[in-house]
Amino acid sequence: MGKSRRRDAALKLWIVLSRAHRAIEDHARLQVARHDLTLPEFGVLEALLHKGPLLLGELQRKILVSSGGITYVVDRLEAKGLVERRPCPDDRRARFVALTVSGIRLIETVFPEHAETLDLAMRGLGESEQRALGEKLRTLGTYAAERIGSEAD
Amino acid sequence: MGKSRRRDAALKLWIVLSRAHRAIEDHARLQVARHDLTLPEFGVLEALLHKGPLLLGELQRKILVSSGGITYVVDRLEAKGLVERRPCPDDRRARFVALTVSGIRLIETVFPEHAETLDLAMRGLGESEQRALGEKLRTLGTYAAERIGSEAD
DNA sequence: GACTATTGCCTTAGTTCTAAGATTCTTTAT
DNA sequence: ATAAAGAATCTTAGAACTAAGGCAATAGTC
Repeated sequence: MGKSRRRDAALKLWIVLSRAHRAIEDHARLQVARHDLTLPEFGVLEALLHKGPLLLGELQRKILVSSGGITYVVDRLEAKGLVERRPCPDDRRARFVALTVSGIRLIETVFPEHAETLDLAMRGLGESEQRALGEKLRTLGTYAAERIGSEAD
Repeated sequence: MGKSRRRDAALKLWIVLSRAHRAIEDHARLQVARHDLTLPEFGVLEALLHKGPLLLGELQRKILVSSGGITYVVDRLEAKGLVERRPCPDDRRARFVALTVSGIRLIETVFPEHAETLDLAMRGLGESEQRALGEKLRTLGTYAAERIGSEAD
């Protein structure tokens, strides 16, 4: 029957997806570690560089980290003097996070290096293959994300 | 120049790869959590089911967990009575991990459900598309894995 | 036979996640 | 208007995982 064959395909795809993700993540992690940053820390700085000050919740959704995790990461970046929290005038629950001067200086040197590292790590495929792969992955990810929770199975 | 365009492609691919991975992982995590398992715990049980007793180091490499992590996970599974450690006759440092009877019973019900969950989560692409995607990801991942550490940049 | 390097597992410190809680804002009903 | 319920935002506490280092056993070299 075709049912088990399809499941095998899904299972295998899950494995190679995990391994590819892990391998590339390792490159990224090593690179940012050279600047004494973890990946979530880098993600926060990068998001702030490109989007300006953000609320903690916005940051959280952007860098795919848990709500408790974002508090911890921002605490640490604040202790290093790279970002600062600011009150939100409209909502006293919420708080903005913004880069400090030294935070800007750091991320502006780390980010281009990061892009270069990823580029080098992904040279196993050519540019057009990468675009095509990206399309398929977007389809896959969007479908899966929409389906979350609706696993009546 | 084409350099920054290529970096953009790599950066975008990294983003969609991460999001797709995360979305599917969420499905998998929810499913095994219904049986009070974490993903690494499930990974250990599944590896033992299909390969028989394994050394801790073999398990570690198979499920992509840290060396401290495998000790922790096996401790917990042992406490739940799902696996047991056995001495290795040839090497007194090493130890086998094997499923217990109740471990076998559990994983034999959880695994097929797991395959089904992944299949459903990945229906955004057809079976042949999945195979093609898998090929590309394998190329990407293998290349990146081989390049690890050689980031003289 | 010692000396060094390697391998296998464990331990500890630190990072991240999940779940629950505290505070503020919003909505709805009275 | 007021109050009460519900939702959103952030933090805290405890479990899960990683990375780095440590000890013990094995293997290789002289």
